[in-house]
Amino acid sequence: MTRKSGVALWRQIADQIRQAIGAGTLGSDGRLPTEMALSERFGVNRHTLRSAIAALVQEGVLRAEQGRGTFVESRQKLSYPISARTRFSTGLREQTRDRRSSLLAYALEPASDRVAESLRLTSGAPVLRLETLSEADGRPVSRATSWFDAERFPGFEKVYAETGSITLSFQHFGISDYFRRSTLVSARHADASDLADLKLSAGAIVLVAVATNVDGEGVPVQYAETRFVADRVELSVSTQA
Amino acid sequence: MTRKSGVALWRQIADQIRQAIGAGTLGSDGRLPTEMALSERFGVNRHTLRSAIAALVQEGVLRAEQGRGTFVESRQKLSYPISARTRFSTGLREQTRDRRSSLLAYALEPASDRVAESLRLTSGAPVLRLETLSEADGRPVSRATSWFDAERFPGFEKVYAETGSITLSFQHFGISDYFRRSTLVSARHADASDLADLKLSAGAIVLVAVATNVDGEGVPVQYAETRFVADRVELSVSTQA
DNA sequence: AAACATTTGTGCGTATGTATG
DNA sequence: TCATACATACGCACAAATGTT
Repeated sequence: MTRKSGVALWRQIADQIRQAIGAGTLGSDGRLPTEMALSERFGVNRHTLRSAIAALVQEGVLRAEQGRGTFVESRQKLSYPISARTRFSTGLREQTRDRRSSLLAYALEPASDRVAESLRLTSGAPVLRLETLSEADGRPVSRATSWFDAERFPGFEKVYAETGSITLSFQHFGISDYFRRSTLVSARHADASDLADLKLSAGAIVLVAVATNVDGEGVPVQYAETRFVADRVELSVSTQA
Repeated sequence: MTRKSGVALWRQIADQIRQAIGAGTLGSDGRLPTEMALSERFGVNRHTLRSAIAALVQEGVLRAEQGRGTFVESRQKLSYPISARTRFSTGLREQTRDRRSSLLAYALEPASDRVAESLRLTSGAPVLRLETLSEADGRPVSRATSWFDAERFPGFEKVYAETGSITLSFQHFGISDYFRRSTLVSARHADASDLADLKLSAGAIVLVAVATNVDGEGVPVQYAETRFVADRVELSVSTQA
């Protein structure tokens, strides 16, 4: 392996490994040879090989575990529907056996400008913040931060903790149906907090969906920012008229 | 700067730099001190500092330019609407002065299974592939690959090259209106090709939107995969009933 | 339980390449 | 041409996690 045409060695090696994995000539058993073995095979320093591996880990092609080895990531994505009737739990039900939501934390706090505007409250009004985690097949899928009008939904966190469902919780407060008004979708690297909660390795990507839900009268009832593990999830936007 | 609690030095430094930038105590002029200066300041080897910077470049917080220096990325995003009436050019017009689309390449080819299914053609049927690039204010924003039924739209590439607009091109073929049926949104690291076209640095994130557009009768007319620069774009999904 | 081998992760020193101004 | 600054690559050493003996 030599340097050529201004393309860094580690890049060339990353490309080769990616291709070899695709072709099944490497890691077909789900496991990559050790760094030592690979660096000898490519005739480069272990650091150089590690740069290549790091890039592939970044891409989500590989997963490295200290003390165990480097493994090929299998990825088939969960399709997450986004429509006026989006219900965070439905839709995914057919794609995975074990889906569960849990309440990580909650807090009563004064509404920030952003939250207040979205919920049509006055800035500083009491709002309930819920920090929730969703898992599918035992692995984290999404991490959401939601805000609710604390005066309109007193004890929402208790109802949610019992039901484990936003939809059911709303029903408890007499809201039989609600709609998603808008969703802003972006993508970024997971921050430290998300890395921990979603059990991701540094550099992982999250799909961020910021949404406002409204009741039948069009009054905002929930403002939420959900971070999805990009490697595991795709958002399906239905815009059928 | 010393090692503590199992958190790697370069991670601690990355966190400090990120925080300092946020607080305005570092790079407030848009420019970071040199690697040498920073490594001395943190009392670590330049390699260690470079690891921290590399991580922040990955995150899109910094941008390193060989021979010039390391700079703070300013990021305010363009909001890109996705609805049944999504028109790739409209909507963005108010957010940026100079918006332009260009045709990078086109080719006549047999439809792959995926393309054929989306366009409701038989596999292997002749389709036209367009590779286009969109720029705003002189910087690349998105890179799209579109497929069209070559028999229904002969010479589509010429019309597009002239008009620079998919909407106008469809009108030329008698399609006065068309709708977006579905959009699949995901996020991943930009591949080599996208890195080049979108002028990104390695590790950058792209928002991927895979969409099918249909004419008034519901017949698919365009199947497209668009890669947006995640640092510059957010997708706005309107699901108002 | 303890010692050991294996494997990935971190850190430093050094040298050279490449791009900018 | 030259200095500066980021990029790549190698060698060495040790840390940390894991699994086995």
